[in-house]
Amino acid sequence: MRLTTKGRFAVTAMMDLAMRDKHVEQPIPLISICERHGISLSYMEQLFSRLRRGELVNSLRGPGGGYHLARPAEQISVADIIQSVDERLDATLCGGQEDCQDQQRCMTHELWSELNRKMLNYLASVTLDDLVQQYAYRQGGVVHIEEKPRRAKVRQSTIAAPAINAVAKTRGAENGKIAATSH
Amino acid sequence: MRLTTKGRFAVTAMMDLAMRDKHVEQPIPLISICERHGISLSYMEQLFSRLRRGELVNSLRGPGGGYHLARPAEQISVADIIQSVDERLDATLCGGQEDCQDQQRCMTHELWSELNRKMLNYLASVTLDDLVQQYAYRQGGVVHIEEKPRRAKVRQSTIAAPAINAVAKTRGAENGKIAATSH
DNA sequence: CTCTTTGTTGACTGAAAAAGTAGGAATAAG
DNA sequence: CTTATTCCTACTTTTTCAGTCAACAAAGAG
Repeated sequence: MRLTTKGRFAVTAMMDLAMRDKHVEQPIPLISICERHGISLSYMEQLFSRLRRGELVNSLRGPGGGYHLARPAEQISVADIIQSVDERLDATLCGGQEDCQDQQRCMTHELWSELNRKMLNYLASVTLDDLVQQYAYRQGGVVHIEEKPRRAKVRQSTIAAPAINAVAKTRGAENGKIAATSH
Repeated sequence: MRLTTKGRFAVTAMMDLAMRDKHVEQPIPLISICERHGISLSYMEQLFSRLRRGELVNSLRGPGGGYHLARPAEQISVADIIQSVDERLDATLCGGQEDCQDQQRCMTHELWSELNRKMLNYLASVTLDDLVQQYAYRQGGVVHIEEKPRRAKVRQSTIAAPAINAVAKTRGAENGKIAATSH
């Protein structure tokens, strides 16, 4: 099983998306997610590219574009996310299921595939919505995410000061080591 | 969680040891295990060095030396083995338990530590003896491992032809890519 | 139509970890 | 003394991960 930071970032980003998707009807642009979590845009783009191919999010290009969850957060499991992003979620260590006839080598095959099954089961049992609710609960029940005003059709009264920026805005370049991304 | 080939080799080797430990009172030399599984001796030595430090095996040097299980196979879990050999069995991805106050980063902390706990639970619930029995069952109930005669105090009638060799005997060198060790 | 914002893609790079190798020292049997 | 074995540590190679870059495509704003 490869459980890398990719998976973690992806889940975190999807939680972010889920929380904001509720309150806003516009798509959420990646850059806003990156800013909030200190992850590089380029990197996030890669992850979302896979999430889109995995049909977990929908995208919309152009100004005012961004990402939406492709289905309700209750119908997206953590396993879905990790599998999209981190291709092989597989603890068997012997290349999937097949060609393990050679007994000597695969004395432990059952063990690993069973472990894999259990891990997957667990991750499949946790939905994005569960995570969001759990998080909200720990935050004292209130999670309000401030939005920066964005130009769009629905332009309300221009209140709400920019939430978090102070971070580089240039495309890709030098957002450098803001805070040692791997803490 | 790092579930690497090290872990797999270690478990396999320990199974081997467990199966033979029953029938023979002499220690089992590493080289015989390596030959049977096509793993390099040097590499195996490293693994057993850790297993010994983890107090899962006892060793005896010199001619006639080798390894024994330090306790009965029913009292050695797979988790024990993997943790000895593959130091951090940890899926949290954020360096253990501490310093995760920063909410932004650890929205998913609970998730990973719970997953970790579940994996560990499972691996701790499987003993070496379970594996051996399961394996024996699949083999049709009979697992007889032939021993090469070894010089030692207890030298019985010199029967039993060499079991599996035909494999390079030279130290470390060119056991090369016998069968692509990672299949 | 042109500019800007956003997503899409694939190739590239540096660093770190894992896998595996090598050689020598200690130890004990015979 | 010789040999079979564990023990130790340093080294090399290979693979994977994380992250960057650059060029491109779509779509809205003006």
